[in-house]
Amino acid sequence: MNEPQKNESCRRLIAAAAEEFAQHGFASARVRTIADAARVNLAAVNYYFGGKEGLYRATLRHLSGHTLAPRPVRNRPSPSPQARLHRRIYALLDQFIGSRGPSVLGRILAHEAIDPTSHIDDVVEDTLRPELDRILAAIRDIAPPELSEVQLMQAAIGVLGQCLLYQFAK
Amino acid sequence: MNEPQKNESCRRLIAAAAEEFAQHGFASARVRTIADAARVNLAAVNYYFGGKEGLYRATLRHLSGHTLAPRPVRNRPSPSPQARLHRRIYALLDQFIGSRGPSVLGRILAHEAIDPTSHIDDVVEDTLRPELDRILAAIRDIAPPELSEVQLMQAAIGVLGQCLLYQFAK
DNA sequence: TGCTGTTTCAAACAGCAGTTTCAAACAACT
DNA sequence: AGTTGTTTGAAACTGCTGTTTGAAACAGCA
Repeated sequence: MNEPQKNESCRRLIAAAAEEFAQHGFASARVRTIADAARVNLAAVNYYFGGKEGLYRATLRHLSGHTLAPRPVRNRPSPSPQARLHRRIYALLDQFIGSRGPSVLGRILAHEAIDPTSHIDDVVEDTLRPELDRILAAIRDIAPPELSEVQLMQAAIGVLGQCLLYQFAK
Repeated sequence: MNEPQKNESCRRLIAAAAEEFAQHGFASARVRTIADAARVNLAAVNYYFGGKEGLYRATLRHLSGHTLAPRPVRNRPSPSPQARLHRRIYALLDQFIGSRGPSVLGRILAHEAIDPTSHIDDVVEDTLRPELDRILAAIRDIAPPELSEVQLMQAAIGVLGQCLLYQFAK
């Protein structure tokens, strides 16, 4: 069970898994379908990710890392805190209701939302939590310093929640 | 394979099925769970409904029939066409975003919306089509007579579509 | 070349879920 | 009571799905 992301098979596996999970959700996704679409042997998903659930986690981690993470902006100096927060919110909205339809990550979250029997705790821990932390950091920079930690957190949750709401209004 | 709705077992089966299908959708719903919740033997679902799919259809038919169908209003004379249309729309909205959370039917439709691999055609045929016809009838009464059939249909679809949209904005 | 660790492959395995089966219980009617 | 048709019950069956396994192919290296 190697660390993922290194191998070519892992890459194709995660790519195929993202689409399958987005279409059917965790429970109804078929491992064989994913392996076939990735043109990779069935046993590879167990070899690299330890099972269906491991592949799910890795896919989620990959998606949230590569579609929401703030890209390092080249030769532009550190933007203002307001601009950073604005950029975060815009990235979130684009992610959920982007012009080319709801994103893969958004579709997976939709499944988790209406049938929470799956590993929803892990999902939010792996995908929403980092995003929440980034929003929190952005807010902390522009908020008046007398705000308490819980007040900051409430504000961050509010921002994230409103973005999520747009996902389902779509 | 008797006609449903007559027996007590059928009633309990449909009631339990509605909740299970609303929670997990067709694919992830377990027939054994439904039978247990209904305190009915497993074989009964096949005996009465011919299988899981038959139970699904019957449940949908029951739900759409008993939650959307226009109740006969006692001792109030036939209301104006506008009032009828208004009543229809109000019933739809209440059905989807009622004050006590989204209805069972609404939750099932949500599953069908994000994972249409199931029998979505049958679903719309059994549940949305009758509703569409009722809206169509209501519109026909208040529309100017020079409108064509397709124009009427477009108007009806527009009304139904907007109501459905609210379901997902929730 | 021979050795070693890694990756791929096809086949087998184990468990689950929908369905079938067949016998027993029951109800209604003669 | 006896017969007939209907309903219930427990167990077996079948196919699908995630997982395991052991061997083969491969790569890197001495």
